[in-house]
Amino acid sequence: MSKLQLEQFLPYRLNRIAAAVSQDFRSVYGPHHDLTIPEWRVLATLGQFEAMSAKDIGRHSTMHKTKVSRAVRALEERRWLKRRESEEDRREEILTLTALGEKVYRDIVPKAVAFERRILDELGSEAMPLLGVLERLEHIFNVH
Amino acid sequence: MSKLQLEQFLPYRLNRIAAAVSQDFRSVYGPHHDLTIPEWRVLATLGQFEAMSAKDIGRHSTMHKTKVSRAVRALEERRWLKRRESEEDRREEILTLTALGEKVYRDIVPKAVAFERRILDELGSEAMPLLGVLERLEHIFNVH
DNA sequence: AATTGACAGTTACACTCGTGACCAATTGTG
DNA sequence: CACAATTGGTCACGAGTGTAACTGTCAATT
Repeated sequence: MSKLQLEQFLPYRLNRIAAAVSQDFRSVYGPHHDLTIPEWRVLATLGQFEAMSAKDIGRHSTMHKTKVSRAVRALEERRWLKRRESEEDRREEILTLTALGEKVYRDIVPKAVAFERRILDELGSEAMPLLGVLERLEHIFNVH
Repeated sequence: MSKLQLEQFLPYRLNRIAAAVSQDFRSVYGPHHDLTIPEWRVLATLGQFEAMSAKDIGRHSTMHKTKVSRAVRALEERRWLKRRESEEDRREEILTLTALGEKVYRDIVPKAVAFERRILDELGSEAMPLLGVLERLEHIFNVH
């Protein structure tokens, strides 16, 4: 009878690794600023692009619009971002980080970079192949 | 000001890819048998090991015990597995697939293998590096 | 100018998940 | 042998999520 070794199965391994990495990364920003992953993604996207609509944040960080909506509200309540009605389209709101939000962003980014750096260093010569294969996988599953 | 490109950030990319792969894999077993991921993992583990306790299923497939408990009940209600009280320890239950459950398992496994094969084929010469680097990552984050 | 359809964002609902409490059974310690 | 600590499994609860419905706005067609 043909069997399957779950622990060798690609989708399973990818999921488990991604979960472990995310969990570990949480220890980077968790202790200092209590953030969920959706909140972190919104913060990171706004830190990167300065001003953006919720719609565009969702597209760029691949999150459902309700997820974005909730994360935005949570960050707004913490005074980490503010909304401004768009001039040319009053349906959408332009979101930007507040001074406080930017402060948090500037605090987290170096830690995030260091976290990533540490992983790639531990991988050593396999770091490059990893980045290449991730790109290939993103292309195969058109995650872009 | 130092910024971070979220779309290039390792934890983010891993999560997105893992989600996309899982989503795609769902189309393998989804249409024929309506299964959640936890249910699939329980099914796969029991198919692989014949008889096992819920505890051991959780350890082998890295799932929280309540998640296992719920998946087991769902599969039991579908008559895909059955429970049997353990002789030597009456706290635990030995779980095994029913004939029906094994039939489903034998139906899904070849499709799962083909799914994985297709990905690795598309990766071509980068398939081997991927498998190597996954092992390294599992080791680094002691996912084992 | 009015109506229709599309669209940005929010909310209600059902469902899933992990935490912590719990029960019954087992193991360890005095 | 008794009693405390541990363990396998379930359940109640709160938090997070996607679907679908909804509000307000814009664009197209008439």
